[in-house]
Amino acid sequence: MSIHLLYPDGSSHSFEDGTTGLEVAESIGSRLAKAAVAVSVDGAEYDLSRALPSGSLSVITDSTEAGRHIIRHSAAHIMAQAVLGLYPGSTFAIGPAIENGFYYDFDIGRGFTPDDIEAIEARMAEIVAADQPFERFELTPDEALEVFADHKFKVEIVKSVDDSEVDGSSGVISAYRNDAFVDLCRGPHLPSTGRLKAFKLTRAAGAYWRGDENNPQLARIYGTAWESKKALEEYLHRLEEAELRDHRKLGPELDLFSSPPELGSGLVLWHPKGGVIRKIMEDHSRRLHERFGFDFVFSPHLAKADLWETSGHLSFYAENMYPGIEMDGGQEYRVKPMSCPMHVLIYRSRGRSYRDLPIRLSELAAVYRNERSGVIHGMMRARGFTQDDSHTFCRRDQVDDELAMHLDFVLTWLRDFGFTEFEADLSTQPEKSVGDQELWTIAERSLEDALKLADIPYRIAEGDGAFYGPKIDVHIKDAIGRRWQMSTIQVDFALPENFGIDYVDAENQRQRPVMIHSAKAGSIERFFGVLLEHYAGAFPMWLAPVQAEVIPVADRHNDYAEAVVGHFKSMGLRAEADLADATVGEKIRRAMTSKIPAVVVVGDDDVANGTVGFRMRGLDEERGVGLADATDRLTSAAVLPGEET
RNA sequence: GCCGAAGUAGCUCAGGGGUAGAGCAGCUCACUCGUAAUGAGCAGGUCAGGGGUUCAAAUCCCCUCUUCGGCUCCA
Repeated sequence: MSIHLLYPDGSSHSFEDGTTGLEVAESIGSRLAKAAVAVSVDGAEYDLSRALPSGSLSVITDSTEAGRHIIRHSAAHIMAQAVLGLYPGSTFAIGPAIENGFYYDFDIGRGFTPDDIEAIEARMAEIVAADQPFERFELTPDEALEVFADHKFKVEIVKSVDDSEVDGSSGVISAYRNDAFVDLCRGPHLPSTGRLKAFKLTRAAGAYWRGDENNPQLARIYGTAWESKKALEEYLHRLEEAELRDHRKLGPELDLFSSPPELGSGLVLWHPKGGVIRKIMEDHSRRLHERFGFDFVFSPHLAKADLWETSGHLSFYAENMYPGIEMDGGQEYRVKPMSCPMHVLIYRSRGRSYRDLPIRLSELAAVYRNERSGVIHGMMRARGFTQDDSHTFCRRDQVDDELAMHLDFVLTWLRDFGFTEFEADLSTQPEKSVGDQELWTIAERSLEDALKLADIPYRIAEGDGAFYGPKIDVHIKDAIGRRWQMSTIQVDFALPENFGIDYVDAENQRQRPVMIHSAKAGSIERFFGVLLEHYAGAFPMWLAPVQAEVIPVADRHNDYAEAVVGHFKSMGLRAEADLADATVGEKIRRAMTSKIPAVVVVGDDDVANGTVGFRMRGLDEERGVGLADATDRLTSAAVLPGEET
């Protein structure tokens, strides 16, 4: 008996039956065997110590995402082993590898303190030093129930595995043992605990069993693990970098916005410099909306509760809405969390003909949502924010073109702000939904066609759509590789129905229009927060609140500096002079740390010759640049996206 | 909301039952300077708020508020 393995290079190799992954890796090369943490055959992962079946082989090494996943999973086991050993009577729930790390949920009858974390880390180091082998074995569900009889969460897990069979191994549950510690696990694992080279526990937190608030709360410990000390340090360094970009830190530092406690949680104040950027963003939004054929509307912050009843918001969204306000002797009003019902009322304000469609209504609307106190996060998750909300009403035969146009619009918007990498989710019909089947089919196909046309990567989130229609969510990748959900395009079959809106077709028949919700930025506040982090505060010229700082070398150059500023301003640039009593070095430093893109220094030579010292972000300093030349360079660097000639 | 951590000057932080500290920022004065911090002086605080213990609380205890991290990622 022998097995046949197909290598990634296309070559085929035979081994004796019972050959393990490690032996195969060693036969290929000792460096590979050293870096290997597991192997996969036909996509199924195997421990290095397991006998392999025939199939197409790849060796999983420690510095790949798959390899790190295994390292982290093993780290989670070692942490659980440490915790169970340190706290008698404690029990454990689940402990998966996650992006950049791992966690494990425990019940030790209390939360973990920083001292606990330190003790656990120390115990883990001992377990790693002992280099205990991870040993895989299989159990029947009944055996597993017996082994884990004292651990109620594991019992629940065993029972759920029994019900809904995973990975086809019918009725068999795998587990791993190292020393006296045993845990359920699909695997694979590192060959032994000694292979865990670099780990760090990062924080303790509470988490509900199965993520449900109604379940008991467990104590979770997060950690991170890497293939080497160096990789761990690089990761910790990246975390620090991300912290430096935090918009909640940069915003107040650069005097863009603040969120003082006196104002209220989840609410923000835009300062003048942030206000400039916001105005530019909104101007750009309006410019693009006009170009893509939208009309602007405005609606109030409040409406009768009845309106939200009709729209369905009070049945489906009431939790996120502020409580009612009583007016006019008992009449209840609600603050708006969205603008759609109001835009529907505008549509319904007169009879509509098929010739009128599509009608595209757009608004930059202040909306208020009652986010739970724990989820508020600076500008990214606020209770009061500005939604760039639009609603398109169209005929069924227009859905295709409209969706393609909306996606084109969204991508244009995102590209204009400097984002280049996109990923989309197409969320399709859930089990419970409204609207007729034909419409769902048309809309889902149209959305997918639009994605193909736009040529951006997407995945289909089967059944993840809203009950009222399918949608596309567009995610961007920022400068340090983080994914953010930004824009959304949603088809809505429910609202036109709820409000009974219609139009008259060519045969004089009343027809129901299809409605498309879309948000390009989503929330202006959130979009701004993402931009701020993406650029780490160093906005490109067209967005920078101050585009050029003019610095006089000495007091006698102040008048000339102001004249230069006046000239820049007359050419539409945002410039200011720094006339403070400080040295040139100090003023330049101030301009740099304020992330002003252009620094213009003027001294005796410049006054005499009508020139400036000129330096733009990322470029070398130049002396004696003519004022007209400097102005040209600035204005061409500051040109708005889409306005380049 | 729940679990954990934190709250001292505008910012970053030290102090830890006995008169409230530093650096930066600010103000004043001197310096007038050519590409990332000139020097000196001054001012700045109900130590988040409230209650308690104590001769004495920023410090110890309790409550509240706010901020931060986490609460989908299925053995």
